[in-house]
Amino acid sequence: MATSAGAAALDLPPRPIDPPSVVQLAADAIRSMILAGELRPGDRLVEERLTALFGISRPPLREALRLLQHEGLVVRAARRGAMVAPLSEQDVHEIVTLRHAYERLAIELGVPVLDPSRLERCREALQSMADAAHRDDRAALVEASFSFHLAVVALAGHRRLEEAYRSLYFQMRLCMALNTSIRTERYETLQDNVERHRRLLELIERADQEAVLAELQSHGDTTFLAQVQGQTTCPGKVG
Amino acid sequence: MATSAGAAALDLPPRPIDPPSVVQLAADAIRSMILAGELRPGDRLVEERLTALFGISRPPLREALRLLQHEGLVVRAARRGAMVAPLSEQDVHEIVTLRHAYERLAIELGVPVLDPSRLERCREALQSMADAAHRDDRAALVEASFSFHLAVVALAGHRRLEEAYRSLYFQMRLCMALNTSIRTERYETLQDNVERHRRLLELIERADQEAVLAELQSHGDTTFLAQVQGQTTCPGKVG
DNA sequence: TGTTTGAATATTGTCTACAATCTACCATAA
DNA sequence: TTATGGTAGATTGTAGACAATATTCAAACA
Repeated sequence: MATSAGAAALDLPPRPIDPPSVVQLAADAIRSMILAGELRPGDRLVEERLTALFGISRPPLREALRLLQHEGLVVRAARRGAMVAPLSEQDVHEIVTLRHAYERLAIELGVPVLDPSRLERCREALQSMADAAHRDDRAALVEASFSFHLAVVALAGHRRLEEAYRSLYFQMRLCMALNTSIRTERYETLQDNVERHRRLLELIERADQEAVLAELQSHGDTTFLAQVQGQTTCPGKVG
Repeated sequence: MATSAGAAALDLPPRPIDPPSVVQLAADAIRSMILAGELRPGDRLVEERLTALFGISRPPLREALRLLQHEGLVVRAARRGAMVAPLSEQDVHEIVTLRHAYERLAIELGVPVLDPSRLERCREALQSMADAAHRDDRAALVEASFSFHLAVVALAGHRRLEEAYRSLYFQMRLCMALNTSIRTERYETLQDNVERHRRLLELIERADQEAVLAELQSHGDTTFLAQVQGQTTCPGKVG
């Protein structure tokens, strides 16, 4: 491994090697299973079974479960084990309202944009979205939309906000993962979805904070709330 | 332990016994040490030393450190250990802006108050504050003020918001724990502090959301921001 | 038939021990 | 003097084992 002195001698930027821990890998694997619908809200997450599945020991698996608990994807009860977090209407309400508060704060602090590299990151994410829509690849569009929203929140340069938003977004994706029935109804084309996000980015580029906030107000919530029909699932909005 | 059937036979409400885990106790102990100033930002938290100090094994101690990491009081780097979270101006800025966003959301969702028991909880906390001020007990006032603010946020009946606010509040208390120098300057008397909170509660009771938001806007932030002077510490505002 | 008790099984919580990695220090070579 | 290599000690990461607790089921009792 090159030391920083070595990197300076080579005139290269540091490129730290950062092998993921078993804890991180296990958490990532479980999160993927949850978001892919392999594990559903209420499903038990039995430590012994997961350790057998992943071929790891229990202490790091327990740490992974705590990570996921912190992200809101898993609930644990002392001495009774863990399960995938259930989703009630109240949960959906909380997720949506909190998401809105985070986005609002991000725009209040981040628009006008102080650092052009942050804006560039939004543009790259939008381009990824456009590419995915062009390929008619919905899954890639979901991923790129996630990146776009993270990049918008990152405009504020507020690490705590970004971390909180990221955890919350996983919970939103869990809502979306449950909507296989509604998923088949297309509320908008992939292209329209991209254009909606492009409009948001244009307002950000214009540094029109009020307009951005207004656009975010209608970006999902109003249409979302109209779709809350006593279901415990979250209707599909890609972004 | 009485089962729920047993409780029904005795006509008593359930009274679950819930022994704290070693993980919880260790996290509580470390948090207390941090908030009491025994551990300062940047101090290393060496697992082997903490296990010796507490007389517990390392895996649950590691789980405790992860809990504290999620609360923002501790930072960990893979394979390099943990330390008490450093506090820069940026950290202070993040804590304050995020706190404001949480409080704002709580008031937007929680005022007018839908559940009178939530309001009663605010009143009890304010009474505890008044009692503490009467006894000239600043430490108790800090605790009661914490309870008051949690109770205000709890008006919204939004569990995610409460949990997020609680973690953030520990970080604010870490800021305050550093202000021993400024602590000796009394920006207001304890009585004035209580009155300030009483005024906030009165506005809440009047269900005047706009007024509450305006009062919160001036509750700490404006005076706080005037005190940011290139210090990496957070000036003292009890509440 | 409904309730209680006891035993077996499943699972969680924590401990001990080993492996891997990092840091500090010293000796040697350029 | 600076850079490199090697070693020892400190610390973190994880595996495996034991203890404690919860759940389930069957038998006994009212």
